[in-house]
Amino acid sequence: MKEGRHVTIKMVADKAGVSKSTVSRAIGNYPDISDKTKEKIFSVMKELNYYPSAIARSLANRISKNVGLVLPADDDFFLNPFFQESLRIISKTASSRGYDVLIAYNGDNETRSVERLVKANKVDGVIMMRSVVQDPTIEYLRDSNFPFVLIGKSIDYSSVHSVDTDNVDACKTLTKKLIDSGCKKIAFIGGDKNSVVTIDRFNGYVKTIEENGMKLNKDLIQENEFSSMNGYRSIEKILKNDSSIDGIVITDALIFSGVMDYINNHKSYETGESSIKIKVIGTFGTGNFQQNPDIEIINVDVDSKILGEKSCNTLIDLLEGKDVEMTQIVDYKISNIN
Amino acid sequence: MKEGRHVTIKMVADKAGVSKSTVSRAIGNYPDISDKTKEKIFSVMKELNYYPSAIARSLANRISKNVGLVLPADDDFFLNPFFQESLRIISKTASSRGYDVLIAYNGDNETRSVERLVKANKVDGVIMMRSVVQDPTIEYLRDSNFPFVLIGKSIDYSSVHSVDTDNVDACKTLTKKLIDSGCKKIAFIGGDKNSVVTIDRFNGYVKTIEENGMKLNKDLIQENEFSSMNGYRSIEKILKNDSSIDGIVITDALIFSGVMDYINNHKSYETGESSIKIKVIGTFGTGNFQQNPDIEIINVDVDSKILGEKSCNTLIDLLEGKDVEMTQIVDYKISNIN
DNA sequence: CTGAAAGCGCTTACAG
DNA sequence: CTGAAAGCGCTTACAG
Repeated sequence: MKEGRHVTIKMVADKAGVSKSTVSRAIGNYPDISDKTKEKIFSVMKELNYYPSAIARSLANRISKNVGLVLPADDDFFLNPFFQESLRIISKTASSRGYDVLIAYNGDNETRSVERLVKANKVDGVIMMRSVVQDPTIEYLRDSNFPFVLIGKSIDYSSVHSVDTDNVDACKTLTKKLIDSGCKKIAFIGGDKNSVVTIDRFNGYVKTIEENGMKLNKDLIQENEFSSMNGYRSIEKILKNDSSIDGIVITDALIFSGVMDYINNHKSYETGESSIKIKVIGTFGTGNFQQNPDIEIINVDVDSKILGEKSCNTLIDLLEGKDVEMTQIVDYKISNIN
Repeated sequence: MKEGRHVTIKMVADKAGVSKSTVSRAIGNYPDISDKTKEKIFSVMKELNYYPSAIARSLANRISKNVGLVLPADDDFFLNPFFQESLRIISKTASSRGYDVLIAYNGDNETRSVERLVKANKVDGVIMMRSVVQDPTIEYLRDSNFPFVLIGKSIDYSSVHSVDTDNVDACKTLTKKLIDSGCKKIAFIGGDKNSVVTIDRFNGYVKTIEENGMKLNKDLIQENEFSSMNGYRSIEKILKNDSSIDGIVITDALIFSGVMDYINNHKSYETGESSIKIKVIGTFGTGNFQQNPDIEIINVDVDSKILGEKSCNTLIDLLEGKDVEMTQIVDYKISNIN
């Protein structure tokens, strides 16, 4: 299938009249080589269209120049703009530093896919996107002392390299904004309640509600999964419990989109009237620019690009033996959308 | 960083009292091994927690057990649900057949990222998602005789393995449905006009319009990029040219979402009235379930899962020397959404 | 049914 | 500044 014959370092060496060692050193850009032979070698490499085999190199060096990207197994995750932006930037960053990205999944309570990659030496390190409480993959990686960095926070383990937004603080600030805007009854709709992100944001919400002398009401709180369907159903339930809410805090772009769908669909098209009294929605990411002139939208932008870029650079720094901080916090931005 | 010492085939052999060859054969599940030694070897492997090095294996076999997934470089692509679903299923399929997925990009007129993967022997074959006219990556892959399969159609080259929906036919059927629903003036909003998908769908639209004695009107046609912003702006432009259109054909979920945003935002919230007279929208994927009681939505479902799965299986079949068809067409489904 | 040996294509002490 | 040799961890004819 492939070209008849792969050109190897030996062929380059022969043609250039030097040894394999010398060619290897030329490629590796070692200092102690005469410019003359170096030039000769490079010209032969070009002529022969030579490319070192990454595989052979890996075996000799015991490094693969691959990083594994571990994705959550739930389908919804892939619909999240956060994932998309991160994947792209991680891939770019890795590539700029000479690494490639290999995909792996983090199934429910199963680490096999990651374990296979690690044990088979297919990756040098791993980036994990989103973790749950007592994440088995984290436990496995930590126990086998394998280099990895987590996008997000590890609740259970302290000695984990991580890049995260301060989600508790972000959600406190966000909730406070709703209160400052005059909201008296603020609902909360979150994703998977085992997800660390959801937990942090929920805590921020709770603290702010309590600190401001409002009472926490279970009927106004929904936590399910990271999907627009969840948003749609959650807001429906909440409104059934109490139609007088005037604000909502939402933890995720997909959920937000489901909530907006619900609201837009439940306005009378005849009269333009709506029984929905929501004045302000605070959310983490909107996904697209759905609007509604009656509702103020406050968005927390967690900067998935910086998170992705930092996680990747941190991992590679780690692999290259550089000093890295254990925990890095990336700023968030809050802004009004309409 | 890693565990003190990696366990190798040699250590297993020694402990089991056999040679490396025999261990290798046991792993490879060769027939000619006595059950006794096989058992012995497996128990030692378990005991030592041995895992063969994929790297060493690759070097010996000259295969990497990796497939490259080549993604378009434009950011918008990543927001497309089609991409997300495909990535997931491709990854699953590859994994079930013992392969891993490596990400690569197909930059504007540049094949470097793919070329590097191929030349460095990091992948055995490549899956390309979406191609443009005279795609340089396709040319490179074909010229170097490297195994690959294209999701989509190759306009320029016939001897390319591909898995595709019949987009011309699908868009003909779709457009005809709008006509049957009574539409008299049907606009068209498409993505990048160099993209083969867009071209095919546009052709389907054009043919149907002409076959039904309607006249093609440039003012009603917009082709730009695969983004919701494009949808928003395109519908705005078209309506400015002619506010009497009563149907639209849209080639992409993101574009659709932008169009719906526009329509929902340009209805008077006071009176519920709208100057927009669109009765039916035909689209390829909706992304989410945005609705509008005034508008009938007809969706073509291109089944990205089957496309992803087939492309991956075809590639691996190819790598394993099985017979595969050059072109495979996957059925689409048309259904009314509301 | 099993082992010794050569080979996959690199890198890297070691010696000069 | 350069080369010969050993090694990375496997596989696979070849011989028995």
